[in-house]
Amino acid sequence: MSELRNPTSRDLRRANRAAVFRAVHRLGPAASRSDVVELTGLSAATVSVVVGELTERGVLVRDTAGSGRASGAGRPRERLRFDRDFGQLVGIDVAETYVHARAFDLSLTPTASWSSDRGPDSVDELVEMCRAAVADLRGSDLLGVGVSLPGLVDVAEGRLVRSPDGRVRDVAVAAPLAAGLALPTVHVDNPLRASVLAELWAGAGRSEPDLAVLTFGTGVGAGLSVDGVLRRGVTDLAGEWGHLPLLDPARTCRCGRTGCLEAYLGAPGILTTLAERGASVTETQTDAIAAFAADIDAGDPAARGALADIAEQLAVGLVVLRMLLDPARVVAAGWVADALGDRLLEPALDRAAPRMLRPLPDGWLQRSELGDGQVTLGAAALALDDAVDRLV
Amino acid sequence: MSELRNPTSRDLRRANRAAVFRAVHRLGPAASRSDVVELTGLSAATVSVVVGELTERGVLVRDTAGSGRASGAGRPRERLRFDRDFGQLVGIDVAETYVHARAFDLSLTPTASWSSDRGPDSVDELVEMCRAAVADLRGSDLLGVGVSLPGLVDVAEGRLVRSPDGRVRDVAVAAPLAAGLALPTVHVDNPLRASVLAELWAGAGRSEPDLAVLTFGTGVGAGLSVDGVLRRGVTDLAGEWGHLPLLDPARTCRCGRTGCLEAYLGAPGILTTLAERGASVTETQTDAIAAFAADIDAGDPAARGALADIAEQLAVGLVVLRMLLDPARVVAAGWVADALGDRLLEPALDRAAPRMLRPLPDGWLQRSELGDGQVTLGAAALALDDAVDRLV
DNA sequence: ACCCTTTCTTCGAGACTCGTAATAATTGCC
DNA sequence: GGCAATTATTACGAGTCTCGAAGAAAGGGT
Repeated sequence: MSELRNPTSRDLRRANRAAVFRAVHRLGPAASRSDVVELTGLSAATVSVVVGELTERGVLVRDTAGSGRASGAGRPRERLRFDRDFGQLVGIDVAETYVHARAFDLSLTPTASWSSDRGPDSVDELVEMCRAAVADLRGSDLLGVGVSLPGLVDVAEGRLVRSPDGRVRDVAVAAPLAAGLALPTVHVDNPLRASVLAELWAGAGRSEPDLAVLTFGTGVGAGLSVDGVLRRGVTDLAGEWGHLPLLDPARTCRCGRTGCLEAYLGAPGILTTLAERGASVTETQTDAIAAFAADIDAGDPAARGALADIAEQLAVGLVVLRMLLDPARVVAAGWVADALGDRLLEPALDRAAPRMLRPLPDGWLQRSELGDGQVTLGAAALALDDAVDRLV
Repeated sequence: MSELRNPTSRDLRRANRAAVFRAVHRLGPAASRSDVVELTGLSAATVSVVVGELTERGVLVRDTAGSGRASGAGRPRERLRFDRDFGQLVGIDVAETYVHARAFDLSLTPTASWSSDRGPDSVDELVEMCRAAVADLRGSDLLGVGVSLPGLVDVAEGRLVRSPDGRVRDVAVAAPLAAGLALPTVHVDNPLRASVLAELWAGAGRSEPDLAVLTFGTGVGAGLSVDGVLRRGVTDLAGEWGHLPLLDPARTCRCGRTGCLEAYLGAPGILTTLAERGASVTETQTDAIAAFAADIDAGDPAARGALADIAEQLAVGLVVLRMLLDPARVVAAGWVADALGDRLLEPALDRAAPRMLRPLPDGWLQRSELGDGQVTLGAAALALDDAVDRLV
């Protein structure tokens, strides 16, 4: 019982081109036709033709140089890689306190960066900053621009439905951005979804296409991939894990509601818990979280107590996530997850595991390997998904 | 970023055959080729060929009789329907206190029924009952048998992982059933998943393939369909909505954990709440729930108070469901939902709606139209999904 | 040098969908 | 009752596509 589609044989070729594209992407710069044959299951003949088309168009280049992993004898494999100069994608990570932009080639390797240490206060300013970023980064052909905005984003309409604090509501962003950048479309979404795309193209999703990505930062949320496809839900609300009302309603979230996970697991929530436990809290959020990590390692009792609270809160969130969705893997991303790491994840998992109805698969919960540039990479991937369909 | 597949043009035909099959199913007995063309988007030529194949094989018959909805003039449309005698599917709904079995033709129209007013106490007895049911129902060719078992079912392994009360653990069922029925395979799953398939083939899923089906009975749970595909999760745990630990941990669930939705929304939980509110509770569960509905209508204060509690509890479950998954539609099924109906759903929705970050689409939460036979129909659909691939 | 192994390309066969033209089956009008 | 108009269905030719098998390419080993 799947979709009612209408595929002609030309669409079949399209699908196979896309499959080859993704295979080369996943195999990395050492990819050869033989590897692609193995990974896609297509015949050597078809792969040969499709690769020929892609090189023809300049998407791929054939590297006669060092053979891949030819098994000793025989004709060496020709290496395939994306042409660095075919064009570039720009991903822009807009936050409340900064804007980071990055240009990538088709292999999603970063080629240049741009940043501002403050966020935009209005849509006009947003457009202006994005224009400055793209102007600065622009090198070869611009294939597409993706922008990640914090908050709830209506992708189809290209609108920011509400900012994380609820102060900005329902403003159009995709259209002004497209106009400002003189592009036919600009892809807009939020960091949760960008992070999933980043994992799918360049992280854990390369080996496991069914996953949830939890982002821990000032805000908290989840991005969901089902069989390699990003799911946004029918009203772009899927993954608002951070605002599930699972915890003690005594604490109010910045979204205005009570008991949200984010009110406890977001950086401000963590600092509140620390203060309640009597730990000292330094001024900036990032320093305070780093100090928290150090205090845990040093065995500070207040920090350890707070950690226990927070691990318990995260455990509840993990139980709900697993028992409703049961993803194959969960990836923890975001700067708070990077800073606290297994100090937080391990105890949370230990608490969560016995409360689920079945044992957890090994390696179910992992930290993201992508680090800082995850959201810019994912934002670029927003545009890539589209570019693959369009140009390849 | 979707799947890496390997479709040859023969697979394309397979896909189109399946699309035509589903289209005829969805259009019902008044289907004509033109309707199929419209629904699938395939060309008239292709539909003609595929329908020709299906009639050739005896799956479809062409009814020259009463034209469909020819718009006045012109050659009348030839009606297409499934051949009632092509073969039958048997769906078996095994519960703790009864076993219902039903035979269906390819259009999922019931052709015969069988039932027992007690449930099996062992796997041997289960096999024996299923054998008796199938022997009784067997008419034309048997295309497949699907069995719904309460509890947590590992579909790939064909095992019952645990019964709802946790007393039975990890027993093989699919293999003994297949052996007992002398069939190559028997499809096993739980009522939550069966209910989703029932909605997809014969209920709300015909117009909206992205939905969650909430089943309210002695147990409580959800079944999830994403774009028309039943999702079970990687360890068959997806949809265990009834055991989300969202509510007051003071009450213990029969699964042994505390605060589960099921402990409040399952029939025994509802009766507990009624008793706590000082309402009188009659002996059998079904009578008590019916009496509850009557008391609500009569304006009984204890019943109204209990209803408010229960609506609040359901509201929490609805908020979590929407904000994590955001399905296009939610269908309420099961005998408790049938008995209480909008008395419960409306106030729950009223409480839930303002707590979600975005307004709800119209008609988001609806009662199932399928009634009693939903699980047997869904169990048969478990086998149908497979039969379409295999035989058509 | 020559053979062997492995990789890649070419070519013919078979399958499929589609658009268009032809055929079939009615209704409405004269 | 007969004929034109209308709609549904089928037949046919063109264009694609994938695949297997056979052939060409590119080194390594002896």
